[in-house]
Amino acid sequence: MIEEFIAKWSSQVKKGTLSYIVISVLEKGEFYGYDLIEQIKQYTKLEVAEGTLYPLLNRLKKQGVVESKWVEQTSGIPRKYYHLTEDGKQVAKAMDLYWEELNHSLVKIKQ
Amino acid sequence: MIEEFIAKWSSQVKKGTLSYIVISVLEKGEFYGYDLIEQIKQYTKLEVAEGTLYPLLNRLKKQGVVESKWVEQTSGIPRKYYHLTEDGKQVAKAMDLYWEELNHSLVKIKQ
DNA sequence: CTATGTACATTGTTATGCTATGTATATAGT
DNA sequence: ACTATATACATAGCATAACAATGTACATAG
Repeated sequence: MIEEFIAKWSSQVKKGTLSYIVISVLEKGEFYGYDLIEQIKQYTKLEVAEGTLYPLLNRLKKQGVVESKWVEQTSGIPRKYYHLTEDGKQVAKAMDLYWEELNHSLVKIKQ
Repeated sequence: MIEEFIAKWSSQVKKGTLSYIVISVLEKGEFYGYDLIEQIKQYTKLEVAEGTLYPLLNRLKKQGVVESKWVEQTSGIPRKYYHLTEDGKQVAKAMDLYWEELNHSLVKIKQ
C-alpha cells in the first residue's frame, strides 16, 4: 500500500519537477531528446518515458523556453538538438529561486 | 512571458509537492483543514485554495494515509481534525527519502 | 533473421490543482 | 440593521501533464 502510494506520488512530483530537471540539464549545453533521457537516468536514476519527454520538449518549444534544430548524422537517424533561449535562461534562474524557497520551507516544517 | 511560465510551472510543482507538505505538517500533530491552509501559508508563503486542500485531504483519507474526526466547538462551526495513520507515518518517511534523493540529483546537475 | 538499441512522435487514460460556487456561523465596522 | 470579513467545510468543471501503448525508421550484434 505504501509502495503503491509512493509510486503514484512520485509520478505526480514529476509534473513540474521534470521540466525543471530538463531545463537544468539544458543549461549545460545542447542535447537531443533520447540523450536527455539518458542524462536524466544518470543524474537522477529517474525513468523518463519517451511519451513523457517528447511532448514536454514540444511544450517548452511552443512556450519559447527552448529552440531546436535538426542535425543529420553520417550514420543513422537525424537528431533534434535542443538549447535554451534567452528567456529560457531567465526561466531557469527563476526556477532556481522558487525551488530553493520551497526546500527552505520544507526544512522549516521538518524541524 | 517568464512570469506567466513560472506561474503555470509552480502550479504544476504543487502536484505531489502539496501532499508532501500537508503530510509533513501532520507529522507535527493534529490539524483541521482551514488551519492547515494557514499553517502552509506561514511555512511556505504558498497560497493553497480551499478547492485544492479539501479534495486532497479526502483522497489521503481514502488512501489510508490520514484519519479524521469531527470536534464540536463551544462557539462556531465544528472542525474536522486530521492526523496521520501508521501507514501515513511510513509514507512520510518514504517521501523524505525520495525528496532528499531528488534534491541531491539537482545539486549534481547544477554543479 | 531476430532481438536490441537508437531516435522521434502521437493517442488515450488518469490524477490533481484551481476557479467558481455554495452553505453556515461569528464578529467588527458604519 | 446592514455589510464586510473571517472562519470552516464541500463540490463541479476545466486545464495540465505523466505514462502506457503503439507506431515509424535505421543500425548492429548474435
